[in-house]
Amino acid sequence: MPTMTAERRRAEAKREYDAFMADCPSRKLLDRISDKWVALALASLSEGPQRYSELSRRLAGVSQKMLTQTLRTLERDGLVFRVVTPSVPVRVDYELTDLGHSLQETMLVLKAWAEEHMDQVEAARTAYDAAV
Amino acid sequence: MPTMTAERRRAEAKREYDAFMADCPSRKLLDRISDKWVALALASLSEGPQRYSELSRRLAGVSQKMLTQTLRTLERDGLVFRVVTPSVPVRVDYELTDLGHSLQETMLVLKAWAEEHMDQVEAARTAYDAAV
DNA sequence: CTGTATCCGTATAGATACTG
DNA sequence: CAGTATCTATACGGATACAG
Repeated sequence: MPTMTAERRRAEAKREYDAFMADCPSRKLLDRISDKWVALALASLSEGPQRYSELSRRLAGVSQKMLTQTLRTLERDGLVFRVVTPSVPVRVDYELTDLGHSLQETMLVLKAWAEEHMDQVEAARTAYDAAV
Repeated sequence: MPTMTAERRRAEAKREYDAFMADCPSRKLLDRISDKWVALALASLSEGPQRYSELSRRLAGVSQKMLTQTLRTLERDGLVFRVVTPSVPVRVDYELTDLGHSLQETMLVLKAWAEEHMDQVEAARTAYDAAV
């Protein structure tokens, strides 16, 4: 079914997958994408293809291990392309796939939400802590 | 500025907060909300107020510890109300605040994304693993 | 430049037992 | 019913060293 509409796919998914269920594969997938580095990596790559070193700078404070691990998982899950240019030194670019692009928008919203509501959350915390 | 528009608030946030920065408070907030249980709790509560036991059943597989911890954090961050009815036995209902409601929509999208793209992700994994 | 490999402390999550 | 308290395992993340 190559021309299945998004609506129809949602209907299919509704019957097959449910992240509320403990053993549903989508539960694990939700767990994977619910990750700070995944959100930031996709948000960064939404601006276009980027080199490993660019991502490393952009995602301030990320360790090599976590960046590589995150990118590998995203690549394996089909969210990013990994383009290796065999120069010396080697150059590696990362780019969103169509699948990655479909998630990137939500990640941008998530990141923006955190930035936009930071003040409200801090106010709520202050109020909560004062009440205790 | 009680009537600040969403657009203006975004502009303010853009100047003040940036989750790409390691030390920005919004980075920690992004980390907090990038959580499986947070996503599922908000998704469940989007359908209306729910009791602790209802949430416990809905979020299949969640431990008491994680559910309570998640709900406490959400309450402290101003995303949910906790309504205690001092009956015997006690009854506790959880309900989204306006702030929680503003995030719940994104969480529903995130959960739906996982369910809708599960097949594509699995196909990508199979292809990736076959190539290695 | 873009990784891999290893060590290690901590935080997290689950299981279990107990309580108002 | 809705928690709290405690224990434990392990997975996660960071630091460091090294390599193609």
